[in-house]
Amino acid sequence: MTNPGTEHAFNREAQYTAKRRAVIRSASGAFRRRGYHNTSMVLIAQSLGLSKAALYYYVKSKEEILYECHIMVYDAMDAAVKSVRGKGTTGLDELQLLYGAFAHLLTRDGLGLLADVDSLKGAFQITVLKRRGSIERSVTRIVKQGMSDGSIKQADARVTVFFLMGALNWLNVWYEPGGRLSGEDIADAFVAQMSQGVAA
Amino acid sequence: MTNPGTEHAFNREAQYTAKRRAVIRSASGAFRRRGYHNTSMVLIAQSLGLSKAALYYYVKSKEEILYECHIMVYDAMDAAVKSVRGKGTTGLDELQLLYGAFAHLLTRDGLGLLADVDSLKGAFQITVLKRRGSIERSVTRIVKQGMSDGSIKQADARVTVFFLMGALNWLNVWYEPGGRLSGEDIADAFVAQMSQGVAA
DNA sequence: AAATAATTCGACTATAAAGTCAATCTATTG
DNA sequence: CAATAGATTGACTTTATAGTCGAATTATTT
Repeated sequence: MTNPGTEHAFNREAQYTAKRRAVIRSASGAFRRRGYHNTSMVLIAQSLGLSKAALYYYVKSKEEILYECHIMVYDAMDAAVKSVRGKGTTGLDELQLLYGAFAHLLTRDGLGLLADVDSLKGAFQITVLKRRGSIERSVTRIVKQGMSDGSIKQADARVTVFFLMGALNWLNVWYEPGGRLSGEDIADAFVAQMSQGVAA
Repeated sequence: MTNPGTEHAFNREAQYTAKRRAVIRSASGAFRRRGYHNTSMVLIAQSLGLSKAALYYYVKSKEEILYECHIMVYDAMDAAVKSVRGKGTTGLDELQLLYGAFAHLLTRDGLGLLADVDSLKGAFQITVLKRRGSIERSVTRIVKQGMSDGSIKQADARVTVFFLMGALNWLNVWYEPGGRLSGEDIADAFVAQMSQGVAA
């Protein structure tokens, strides 16, 4: 190694961030299944084979975990928005790509939108609401584009978007991984229904 | 009065139930805006001009309030189901009536579906989940009828219903009474979008 | 207006769960 | 194989809030 000591330092750091991510992901699943306030730090710790105190080596507070859970999903959604930008020939086309990507994130990829924004305080809440607003605006932009190019029927764009986002958010409540329907099935069905619902 | 004493006894009883309902309704709004766990009994009491202790004259526990909030909505939804039964000429027609009625309940009538089923324990939770399942089954029945009579396009009925119920549930998060859009506007938009989305 | 019943409250207890910390264990490095 | 840094813990404190209770207040009846 040209830079002695670096490789181990990196491993340490990498393991730390990996374990931190594991905490967030594990908590995210528990929050989705049982709700934020019905999930204790002790339970999160146990499900990772740790003590509660060890958890605080990786996170500053329970609220921070919730915050990171939200951010994790919104990062993935932002990436999806970016990846479909300009890919569709029409607004409807692009909306289909994005909506399908969202549905995949929330089923196949094991991510889950959490409703519990109210439990975040101050800057945490503001940031999360901003991120959600940003996603909604991206979708609205595509919907409006579709209305301009004639692929999507005229309607109140905001209501249309809320309608569609609502269907996605409800996934958390009823979708169970490994159930009768795969993430693909659901994504396909959602895209089909969304598509027909907004088409001109 | 042929039954002396009854009229006052009735007033007492009526006032008690009226006040109890006020507790439930007030709490329902607070739960929707701030979340169940972020709403303390003290706050519910204050918003009614009562002390916390007085609250316990009307309800047995905070959990009971949450339970009643759920039941209140499901009662109204059951009534809606009943009122449209057999009214539509086709499945799609009936679904439009029901979906519009649901949207009205959740906007104009100030009712709100709560997501926090996880905070209910034992029999409370079981009952609420049963009621929700019952509503979903009613909607599914209508959707399937529509698929039979050719008014609704073939698809997985359960996913279709979850999609539609999700949009309704999300209303709690973004709908604000007295905002830019009236309950009517939203109900109309929702029915239109739902309708086109599922039509054959 | 005395007696009774309904309603409300202040001041308390109980409890669950978040968060802290000094001590300990484990891995890494020179 | 010390010595140092990283990781984990048991036992503790703190805090928020649900829930209780006897006393006080208000309304109703005779």
